[in-house]
Amino acid sequence: MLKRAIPVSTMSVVNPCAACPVREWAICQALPDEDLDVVQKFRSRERTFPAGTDLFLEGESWNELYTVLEGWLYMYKLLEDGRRQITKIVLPGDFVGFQPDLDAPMDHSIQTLTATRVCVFPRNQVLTLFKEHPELAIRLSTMISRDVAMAHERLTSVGRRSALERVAYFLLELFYRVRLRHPEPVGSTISLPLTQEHIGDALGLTSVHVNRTLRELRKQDLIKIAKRTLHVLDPDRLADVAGFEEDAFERL
Amino acid sequence: MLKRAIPVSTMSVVNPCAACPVREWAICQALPDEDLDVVQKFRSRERTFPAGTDLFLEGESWNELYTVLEGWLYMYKLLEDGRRQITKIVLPGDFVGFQPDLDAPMDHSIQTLTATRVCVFPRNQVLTLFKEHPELAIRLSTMISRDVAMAHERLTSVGRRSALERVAYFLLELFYRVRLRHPEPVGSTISLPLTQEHIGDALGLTSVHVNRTLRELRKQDLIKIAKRTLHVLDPDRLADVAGFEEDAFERL
DNA sequence: CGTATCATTGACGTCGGTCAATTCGTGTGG
DNA sequence: CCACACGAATTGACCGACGTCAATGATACG
Repeated sequence: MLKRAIPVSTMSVVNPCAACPVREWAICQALPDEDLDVVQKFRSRERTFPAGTDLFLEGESWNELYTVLEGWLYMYKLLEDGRRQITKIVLPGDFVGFQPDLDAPMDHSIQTLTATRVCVFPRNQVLTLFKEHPELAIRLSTMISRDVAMAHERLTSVGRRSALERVAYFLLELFYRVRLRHPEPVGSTISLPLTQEHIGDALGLTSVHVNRTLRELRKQDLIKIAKRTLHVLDPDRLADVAGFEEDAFERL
Repeated sequence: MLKRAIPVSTMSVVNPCAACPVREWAICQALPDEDLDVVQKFRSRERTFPAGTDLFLEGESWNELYTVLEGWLYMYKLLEDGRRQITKIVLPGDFVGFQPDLDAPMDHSIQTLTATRVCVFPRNQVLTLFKEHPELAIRLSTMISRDVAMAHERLTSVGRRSALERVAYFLLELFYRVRLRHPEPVGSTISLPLTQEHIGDALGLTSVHVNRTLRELRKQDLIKIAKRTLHVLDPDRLADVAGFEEDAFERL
């Protein structure tokens, strides 16, 4: 994970789309090189945020959409009394801010876990863009339906799996999602900029119980965690604990 | 709910799209009357299923997509040991079978709760259709992103709400979803073709605990259930119990 | 170095699960 | 119309996975 010296909340570097670091996993994957100017003209600018910043909050009106270029974020919802549910871990290439009614207030919040750089799309013209470039609309459908699949998978974990299975599944899913974005295999280690409280809020557990569960996974020599880094010692056995179907990570 | 005399598993009534009973809530809402023939030519036929039938199972390859014309269904996932998570209650107008990789085996199963009639789309040409009619692709994105919103809402329930809140929220959500499909308000009663076990499997509870929870809601004079019918006696107080934000049902 | 955040651990409590018996309801066949 | 059957609903007694509360360590950062 690249460290950014002084994350400024607004910045206007114009990075040509041709050099986009996440093109392959983002919406723009749908465009052939020669059409790339379509998005290049459409996107308004880039923006950076320090770790721990909300891009937007549930209930706010917002007029931008983002493709994440760099950094980790999470999507979440709060109940009135402060209980929090993390609904998605957002990684580079992901498209955030889209929701059924683009004119309605946001139905969720998004916060950065690390310093983050995003590519900004103006919200009020995006449907026109999709209408003129159906490949993009189809690509969007595919990406959103991946969100559905992931949400349903998570729902299955939270609804029907034990804490041990849940945590194992969660770590493995992240492990594979991160690896998919790294052409050359990076060994069995990934950066994991989440606190145990984040993990708990994603899985419907308390941070205390997440801690005990991680201890158990550690005791079984399945993982090692140190300095915000996850080391998966035995992916296969971890998958067994998780009840992870081999091919499930295909669709991350 | 209309009762069908002898539900035959395959039937080929051709019902012109102009008379489609769910057009307003379905994909085809995106098409103006004059373009309706686009889908009319594309859809292959109709099909009916008796209650308790699986349209398809997770892991199977499948070559159809469906718009539900009539009936209730549920989308679900099974763990190896039989634990079940119901991920979505499917109502008329919903589009089912779409997933990130259309050529991959299904990543979920779907079963009917009542006798069901669906409109069949050939799977292998659907992307072409969307490409030629971007309005449809955009409409699809909107519908799928509504699925995301619902899944995230459910996830929040299962992860962070008590059994009482969960059940209250679930019933209220169904109540509003069903009402949205009935132009003239049908009073405070809707049909509810779910067993308590279904409800439990949707909410990460056991049927026994669902029963106790329903008893409590009944005791508080919030609902009444009889003969597969849900009567919401006090929507406002039920919403309080659920922690239901007024505007939440807007996006169902 | 001081302070804040996160991780870790123990003691104890509770919400929801498990097991099992009984009742209810609806549909069936005689 | 009644007896029966089968799935679903209901209830009670008991249990256990995970939550709560609170104290102690470990890290990181200015």
